[in-house]
Amino acid sequence: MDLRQLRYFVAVARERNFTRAAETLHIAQPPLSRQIQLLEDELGVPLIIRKTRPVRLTEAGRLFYEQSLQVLGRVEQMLAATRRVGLNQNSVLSIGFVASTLYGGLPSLVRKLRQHAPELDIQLLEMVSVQQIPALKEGRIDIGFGRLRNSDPNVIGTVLREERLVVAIPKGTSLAQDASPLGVAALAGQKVIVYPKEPRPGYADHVLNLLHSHDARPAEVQEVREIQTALGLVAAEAGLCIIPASARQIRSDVHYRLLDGKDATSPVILNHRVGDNSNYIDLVKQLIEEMYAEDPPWLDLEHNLLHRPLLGR
Amino acid sequence: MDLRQLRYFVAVARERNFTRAAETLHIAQPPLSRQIQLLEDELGVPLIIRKTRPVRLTEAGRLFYEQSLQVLGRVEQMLAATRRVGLNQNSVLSIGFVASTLYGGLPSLVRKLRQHAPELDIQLLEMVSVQQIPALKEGRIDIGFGRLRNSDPNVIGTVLREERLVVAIPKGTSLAQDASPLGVAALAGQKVIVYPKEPRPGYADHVLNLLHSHDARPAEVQEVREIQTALGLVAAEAGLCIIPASARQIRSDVHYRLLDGKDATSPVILNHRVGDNSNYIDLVKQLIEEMYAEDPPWLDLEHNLLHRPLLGR
DNA sequence: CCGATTTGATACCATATAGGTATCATAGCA
DNA sequence: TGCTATGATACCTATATGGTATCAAATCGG
Repeated sequence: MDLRQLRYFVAVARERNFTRAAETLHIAQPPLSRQIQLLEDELGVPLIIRKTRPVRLTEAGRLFYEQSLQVLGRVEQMLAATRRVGLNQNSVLSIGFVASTLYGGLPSLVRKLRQHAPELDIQLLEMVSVQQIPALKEGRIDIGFGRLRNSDPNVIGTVLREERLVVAIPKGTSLAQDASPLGVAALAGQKVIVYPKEPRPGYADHVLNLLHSHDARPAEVQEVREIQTALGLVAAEAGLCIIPASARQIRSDVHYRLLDGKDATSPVILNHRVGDNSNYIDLVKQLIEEMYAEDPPWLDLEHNLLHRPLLGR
Repeated sequence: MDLRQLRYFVAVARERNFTRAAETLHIAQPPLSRQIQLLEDELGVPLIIRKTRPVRLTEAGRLFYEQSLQVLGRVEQMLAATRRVGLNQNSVLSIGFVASTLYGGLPSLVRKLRQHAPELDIQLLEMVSVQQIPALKEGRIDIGFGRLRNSDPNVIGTVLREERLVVAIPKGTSLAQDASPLGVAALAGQKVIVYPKEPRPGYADHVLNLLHSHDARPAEVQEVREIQTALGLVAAEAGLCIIPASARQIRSDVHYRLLDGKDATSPVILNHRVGDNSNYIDLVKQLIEEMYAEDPPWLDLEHNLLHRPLLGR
């Protein structure tokens, strides 16, 4: 598979006519026909119905057309971004983060970073905690915000805070009658939805361990890919779901109750490479301290346990 | 630019060694060196520092590596999805939607659709209202959920509901003292944030027109790319923002007040091609009716004006 | 319904480009 | 300062891409 073939296919799909597509591509028509044939052979699937004029796309062809446009657009963006960074000698700071930090301090940290270092190209990559460690070691990210403690000697993890957990409960069920904190044991026998399904180990296992250590055996465990889906299922009364307190913002159509217990928490951890002397790492730490000192709304004491000094400085 | 070059570069970036990378690619080392050189020439930017052993990536190279992995992954997904659709003879229903419908009925509609038509491959594409019309005509989507009325004779638009608008106000400012509905005129002289910046015309213009028609001239208008950013700026006290009522769910750290006035609404419109006889269009309409009849929480009368019968049947 | 026209497929050739082999240049290390 | 590992260069071969000529079939006008 070749980007050229994607470009050719897109031209044909757009024009619905091989001859005209060949003209816009500045090649002759027969090579174009052949490239499309090669593409179809490789896919093992016909993309174009040639028995009618104008030619039409098959179902698979429509899908492939749509996806091709997106891939080609993505490639263009990539070239432009790389040129910009290479020519302007900008620096790039890649930040990996778990989705839930979007509801905590990440947006305001990024805002602060852009203000303090406008020359910096900040790249944000969503990835779960266990993906962050290899990503750091391979240099794909410089900083990770995760939720699992790691034991890799090449990566330093600093717990920024311990966030308390809440249970999301469908409105109208008996557990939702009350707003008071709930013991973990009270979840025994309930249908529980956990996320993310993969990769493992992940936050789902953290939650399942918590339940297990409190002898709260769920009636049923459903695994879903992401928190949005999980909360959607809660709203659809498919079960309960345990989420970090800050993620309550995602949906207001379910009921939330704090979980009791000192271990009913999930840490937010700052990860970076051992021996990374980049100034930007220090800037990030400084801005995090600053941000925490400002007492943002998502950092209320009811939902967070803090260890000061934050970064051991 | 060629996918082969991306694969080659990824191998080198991973191995940090041309010779070993060439082995994993099952080619000799010199051609690999040359392909990387060609890639760098085309970009006009060096990607690899060869003066050290092992070789290292430049800043631009790190960015390009990360992006290449994503693009290659995307391509794999695309091939798999196309093969699946082509071989299983599955049908594809492409749905274009404006982001705000994610906070309304779209998730539950999609859930219902998957239940009622499990053989269907549902593709969801976020796009603003004006992009939906050409996308429908070109067959890139079959159904669009938008917020702007269109006048194209080839596309039928049905207003599902008129959603009332709310103002997002930074907590702690004087306007946020009260929770009662607000007249549009009261927004005169305020800093206003609108989205999306492009493409135009879009929802931003709908909002600006509303302000203009009420003689509510803002002190300052800031345009941002998406609603998340807009509400983030509101939270950072950068100004006010007018959003459809259902999007209140996005953030709970800002204050919301309903906008008064019969024209302070934004429609949710179902678009599809004239003469599209697909059964799935009818199924979608039927499921929408069903969903609206269930009185979902986002469809409260306080925030929505309904025209029954919904789909003129 | 049939010939004219449009348009895609096939056959075959020319050429560009990728890959291989031999060899050279240089970084890193003892 | 040699020795080894490793990347670059030069040059050749093989493959694949594009072009030209021509055939075949879908569509359309009368």
